[in-house]
Amino acid sequence: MTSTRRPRADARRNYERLLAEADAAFKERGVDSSLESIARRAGVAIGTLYGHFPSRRALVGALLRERNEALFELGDRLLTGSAPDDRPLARSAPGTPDDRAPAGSALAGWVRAATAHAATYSGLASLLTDGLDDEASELHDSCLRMAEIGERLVARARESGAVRPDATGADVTALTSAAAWLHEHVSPAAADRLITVTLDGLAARP
Amino acid sequence: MTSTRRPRADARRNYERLLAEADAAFKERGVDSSLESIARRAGVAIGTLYGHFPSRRALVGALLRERNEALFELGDRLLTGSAPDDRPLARSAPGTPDDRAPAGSALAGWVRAATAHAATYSGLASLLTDGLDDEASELHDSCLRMAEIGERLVARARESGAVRPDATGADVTALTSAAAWLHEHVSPAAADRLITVTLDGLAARP
DNA sequence: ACCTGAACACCGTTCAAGT
DNA sequence: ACCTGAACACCGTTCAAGT
Repeated sequence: MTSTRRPRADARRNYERLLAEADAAFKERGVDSSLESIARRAGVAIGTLYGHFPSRRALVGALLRERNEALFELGDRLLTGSAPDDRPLARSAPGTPDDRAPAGSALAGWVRAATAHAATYSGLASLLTDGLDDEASELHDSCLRMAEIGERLVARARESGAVRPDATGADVTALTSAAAWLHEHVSPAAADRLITVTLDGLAARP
Repeated sequence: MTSTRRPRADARRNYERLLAEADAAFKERGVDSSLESIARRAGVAIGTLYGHFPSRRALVGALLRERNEALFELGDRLLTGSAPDDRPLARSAPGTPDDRAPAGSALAGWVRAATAHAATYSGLASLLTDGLDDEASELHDSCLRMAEIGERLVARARESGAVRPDATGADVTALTSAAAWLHEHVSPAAADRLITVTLDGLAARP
């Protein structure tokens, strides 16, 4: 039975200000920005930040909550069928009646969306990758969920013959995080290119 | 005319001890290990460390010098011809007289060697990636050299038809650093798998 | 010519004291 | 119920003073 009394007004305001300043700082200087400077910019003492967010990951997790919802909804949509067919994974031979295309482009769409998500802040790719293995991480649940969606999408693509038979969920997770890292440390274009080429390598051979 | 007087004996000893302790620390805790703890373990004051190595990158650069030589020699060997043909990039159709294979497996060998090099210490991939763009970095020259070798090897592979016509040096650099990052943050197996799949995506279609 | 370590500026994290 | 900020431990980097 969690107590659900509404928080004190000043507490709520501090919470919001901290989130806003953290978002700005993370966007500018990455997810390793100094927590002290965030508290300073939010106009609260450092202890107040720790009162609301017991760890850096908790702060990141709170900031990603809404984005996560949107991402998972996209994942569900891709899984339940109606895939937008931009950027198809396997270019189907012209004239071939092909039901591999939808599963392929659903997977491709997911990889691009998940990569964009993991590249929201610089440094986030590492945090999410670690969060997948670390049950104590506040990001663990969302990482698991992402991995699960990826796994189901490759499974579908595999069964429909869109990707090679040995393609695995780990391939999708690895590609996603590697591309997010490239997005941060090299360029968005480099990330996009890796995705294109690697998905091509994952595609089933005729 | 750089003065080449032999250094004082204690200076030389401190230099060597710092290198040894830095190597150990970087191996254990990555390239962001505290410099103060390295100096402490080497039994010298922090100023002595800075006297020998004006920056963290200088320290890393000194540690990588020998490894770099070996890597560049391999690059030259791969460029001048005699490629070992383990792990061929493009599995040539059996019975096909094929001169694409050597250029392809030379490229593959390079990507694997360069990745192993960039994964020597955890955190090194970022340092090297930044070093390529930053002329002030002590790692800049070696990064340039690596990029150059990669570029020449894809060019050869491209011309011999082993890889697709739009394959570029940037593809090789990106794959190398992304794989090195995976090696650190996920697993060596994940890095290897990305390399295999991506090289497959880069291979020319029949 | 080289080494020392204090000095300065900064940070993560906790917690007793306040309101 | 929440906030404050001092306290502690740690770090990067510089530089005057020593030998």
